[in-house]
Order: sequence, then C-alpha cells, then structure tokens
Amino acid sequence: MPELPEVEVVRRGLVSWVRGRTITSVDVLDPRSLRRHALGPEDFAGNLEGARVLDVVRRGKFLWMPLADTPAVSADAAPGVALMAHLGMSGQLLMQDPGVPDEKHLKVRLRLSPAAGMPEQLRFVDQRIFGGLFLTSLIPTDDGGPGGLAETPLPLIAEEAAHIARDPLDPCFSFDDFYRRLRARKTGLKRALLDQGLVSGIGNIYADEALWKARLHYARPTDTLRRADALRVLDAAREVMLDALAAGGTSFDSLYVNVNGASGYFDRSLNAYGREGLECKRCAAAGRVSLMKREQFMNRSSYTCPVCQPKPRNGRW
DNA sequence: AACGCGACCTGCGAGC
DNA sequence: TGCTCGCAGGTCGCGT
Repeated sequence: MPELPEVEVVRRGLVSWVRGRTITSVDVLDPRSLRRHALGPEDFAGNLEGARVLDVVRRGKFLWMPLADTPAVSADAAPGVALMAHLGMSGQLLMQDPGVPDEKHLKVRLRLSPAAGMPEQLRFVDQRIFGGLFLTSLIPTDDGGPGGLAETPLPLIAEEAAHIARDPLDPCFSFDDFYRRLRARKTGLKRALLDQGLVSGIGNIYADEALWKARLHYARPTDTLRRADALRVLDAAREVMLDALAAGGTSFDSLYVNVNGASGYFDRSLNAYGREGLECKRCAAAGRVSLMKREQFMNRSSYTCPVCQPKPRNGRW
C-alpha cells in the first residue's frame, strides 16, 4: 500500500533516528520477512551486528541504509553494503523503546547503540509479508546517485534498486527521457505508469488519481500519446504525491516513524480510487451526473469516469 | 518486447 | 454462528 509519499515520509523520519548509530543486535522473529536475503537469517544478523548506519536513502519505493563496519564483509568485496527495506503492502518501520510490547506482526527487531533521547529499537512490522528486509551491495552509478530526495546523494546505488527509474519528484527526473521511452512502448498508459523501471513510486491508487486528474483512460496507447497528455498525467502524479507528502509530513517528528499504509491514503479525499458508483466530482461540479466505474485491469481494480476519461471509440483515441 | 498470470501473504467483510 | 470466497496489492519470475 505504501507508494512513494509514504516511503519518503518514512525515510525522512528514520534518518534523524538512525544515522550514525550502530546495530548492536538483531532478532529475526519471522524469517519469511528475509525471503529476499538468499543467505538466510544467520547471515543477515551476522552481517548487521556491529554495523553502523550511514544514511537512509530511497529510490522509488525501495529504501536502504548504507552501512559501515559490516563485520563479515571483506573491505574489498564491494564499494559498500546496505540494509534494504521494501514495505510491500503493509510494512512499517517503527522506532520503539524497549518497554513497548511487541507488535502483533513484528518480524525483525534491530537494537541500536544508545543515543540520548532516542528509542533503542528499530522494528520491522509487516502483516502481509509482501515486504521484507535484506542486505544488498552498493554499486557505482553514473547517474548522480539514488536521488529520491536523499539528503546526501551518494554516487552509489543499491544493486537491487538499480533497475528502478527515478520518481517524478526527483530533481533529476527527466521528462524528456520518460516521454521518449513511453512512446517507444506498445502498451496501455496505466501499465506504463505502474512500471517502476519507467517511472517509479506510482502504485495503483495514485495511478488512478493521476489518470483521473489528467482525464486520460488507463488503456490509452502509449505509442501515440501526445507530449501534452504525457506531461499532464505526470504533473498530476506529482501533485497527488506532493499533497500526500505534505499530509504525511505532519507527523515527521513524532516518536514513531509510522507508515501505516492505510492512513496515508484514506485520511485524504480521493477523486477516483475506491469511488465505484459515486459521482465523478469533476462532472458534478460541471452540472453533469456521471458515476465512477470500476473495472479489472492488470488483475486489479481501476476506477474511471466514463465521461471525462472516455474509452476509445472504434479503436481511435 | 509485451503481457498475462501465479506466487507470495493475512485479515476482513459479504454471502450463505 | 461458522464457513467459504473474493478482494486488497507490490514485485518477481516464468511461460507464451
């Protein structure tokens, strides 16, 4: 459920709590959350204990912490190692004091070196286990580093995130490159928006919101999409994400680094997602009645207004 | 290259 | 009340 804004809120919250601290011990309560760490829980814990967290950076929905002093990794093995986190659908990273009872879906606990006024534990909580933690190498990148609003962009990127494109809020995001690659594809617009290798950070909910805002249908072929249309939908995605970021930012300095997936979205009013059978707000404002429609696309729900996001007639857009 | 689909998971609500 | 079923959805990998 977390899309880009939620992950960025976590990153910003986390960085002030963990940067510079050393991981003193690791409890793996559910090894399924380490599925992507091929060498297993013991290797995971063994590499983390004694390591120091240098930063928290993000690319798309991937979040990682570059590490120093990883005990079991030889110095010449790679430019660096990072603790990677993906929140999947329901993942949370929480800072907690030791006295706080374990969360129902607590999967991994990291204890950190003491720091004045800061919680001792970083907990990974995940109900549905689509997310997870794992260690990854940092590899050189020639495109200016991870981006993703990282506070200290490094010329390195987590190997497992190297295939992820920049997101629309990234200062280095290039619309021209995006548009060129978009036009080269023979696919539908929503599929392209959800392709993290083309543009990152957009999930099912924000894709629907951006398409609605731009008055474009999810199946609009990308290979004939006009530049102005592509720009409109990208700008719409940017606006939706910035709104969400602003809303999430209000709780930055609370004790929690909270990524309750649901709270990110449903506290806000959505214009498209989840509004099946309800009036299209734009049509209503124009004095028309049009009911939002839900359809299956890519095995998931897509919400559109049949009036302002029309389907093709006779295959022509 | 594109695309569809299954796998990975748990919880919740609807319907019977 | 208790069961099943559909749905929620990010990512990866495989088959076509």
